[in-house]
Amino acid sequence: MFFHIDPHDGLAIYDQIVRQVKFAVASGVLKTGELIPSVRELARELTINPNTVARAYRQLQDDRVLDAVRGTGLEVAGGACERCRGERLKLIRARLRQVLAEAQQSRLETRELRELVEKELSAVEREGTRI
Amino acid sequence: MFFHIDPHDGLAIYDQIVRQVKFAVASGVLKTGELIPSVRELARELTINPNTVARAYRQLQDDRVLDAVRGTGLEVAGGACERCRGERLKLIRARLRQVLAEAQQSRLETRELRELVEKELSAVEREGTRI
Amino acid sequence: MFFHIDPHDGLAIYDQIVRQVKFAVASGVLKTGELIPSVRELARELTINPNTVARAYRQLQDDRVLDAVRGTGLEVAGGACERCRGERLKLIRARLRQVLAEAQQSRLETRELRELVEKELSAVEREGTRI
Amino acid sequence: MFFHIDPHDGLAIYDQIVRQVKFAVASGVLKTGELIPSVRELARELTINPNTVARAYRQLQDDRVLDAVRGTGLEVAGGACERCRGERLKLIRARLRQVLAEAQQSRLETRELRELVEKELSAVEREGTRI
DNA sequence: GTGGTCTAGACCACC
DNA sequence: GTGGTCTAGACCACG
Repeated sequence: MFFHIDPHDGLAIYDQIVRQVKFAVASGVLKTGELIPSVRELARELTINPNTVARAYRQLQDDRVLDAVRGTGLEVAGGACERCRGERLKLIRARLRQVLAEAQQSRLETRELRELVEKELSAVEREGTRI
Repeated sequence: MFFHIDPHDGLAIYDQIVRQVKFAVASGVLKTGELIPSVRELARELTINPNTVARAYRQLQDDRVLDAVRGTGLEVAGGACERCRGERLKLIRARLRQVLAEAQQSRLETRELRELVEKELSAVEREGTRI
Repeated sequence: MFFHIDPHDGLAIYDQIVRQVKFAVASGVLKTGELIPSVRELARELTINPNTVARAYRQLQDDRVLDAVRGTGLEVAGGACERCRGERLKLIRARLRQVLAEAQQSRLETRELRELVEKELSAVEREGTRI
Repeated sequence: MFFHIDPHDGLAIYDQIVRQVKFAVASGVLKTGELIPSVRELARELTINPNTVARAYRQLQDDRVLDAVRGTGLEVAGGACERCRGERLKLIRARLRQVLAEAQQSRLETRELRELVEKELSAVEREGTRI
């Protein structure tokens, strides 16, 4: 599957799952009506506890990204793509803002900051869709 | 003082203090031998628990950024400026990398990502050292 | 058929079927000796899983509301009407009591509660046996 | 405290807690800024698992009824009273509607239904704030 | 002491 | 098989 968990990310595991599912839906990798991996399957795959996956999935249902189909599984909800696309920028922007604010506050000169960002951006571009 | 705590940053409060002290030392705002605010004073100022400040100060001593002066308080350690200056970029780069990686992984197009970064960078520049 | 399933009722689907069959028997819509829809037929009609229907029918046999007729299907058992009629009020009263108790406990004023009940009762009357 | 859990209510335990907290806030029994019982305390009192209480409290935070105060506990959020007061009627009405609809559908005559409701309402009134 | 997160494993209803 | 709920108990950060 397309998920990747980093226990040292700082973000809670369930939150990483939530974000990645939203991103997958936003980008069209997961489409409305499509079944997502079952709680147990994803837990096995990521070698984390099923409860952690379940918690992420529960929140995704609260956020109207997933719909439960009794006895069958969870599918991407109608209109989820639009909702997630809007949220994607918001989620990323929020984290980006934090980092830039901290950099600014560290009295890193704007010029240095720009250079740093540019370097990392290029690195990321070169690596492509790493995961 | 020049510290600013955001309880919703995601970063632990004590970690925010640690980073900000290091940044202040790196940028020369705090100089070797200079006394930093007492635990109680900073706690009062930031309206957080003294234990939290104490914990941050403890780690800063472990990191050889601060030195205890018996009966007086904590002062910036010798050579701390150089150590912090080296660490500053590392700390910021690490967080920046996470965010950009997530953005990349979310299949945000490189062009969109660049635009977003540019917009936020400009915003930060305009606002200056507001925080 | 006269059944109506609401997956979001809170009540288990099989339980909704059990109750509705009992109600139908109590009201004389289903009479002793009459054949009820087959598991597959009802499952198709309600677009639910045959296992769920089978489970409901199994319980109805346990409750002596239905009788299996080898090679034919399930028919309404003798004396089922009387048994169901007695149970009908009990089933409804139990649920009603729960709701009113919760309303009372929520410190909704008795006057408000009465108004609410009256409004909903009137609404139900107007709509008739719509469902 | 003012909570009462019935394991046979049909509603999940965590949901009973959520509803009762909302009701308490709506009725002014819990006021903005007031600390609610800690997770462990309420769990002990109701002899249920702390995780169950935590889950209820988490949802109440999602619903902006509670606010976390780091290291201190959970307090009633600002504006929660208004939000809960609006929701209270909605929650009760939803359950009431289900029951009345079922009663109606059971072909209970409207007259009988009215009598039943009236009897139960009076009973509830007599008992007063039972819990 | 507080809540937040995670693991482990159970039972249930439904498909 | 599926998700939903609950229990039990661990560790962490914060006050």
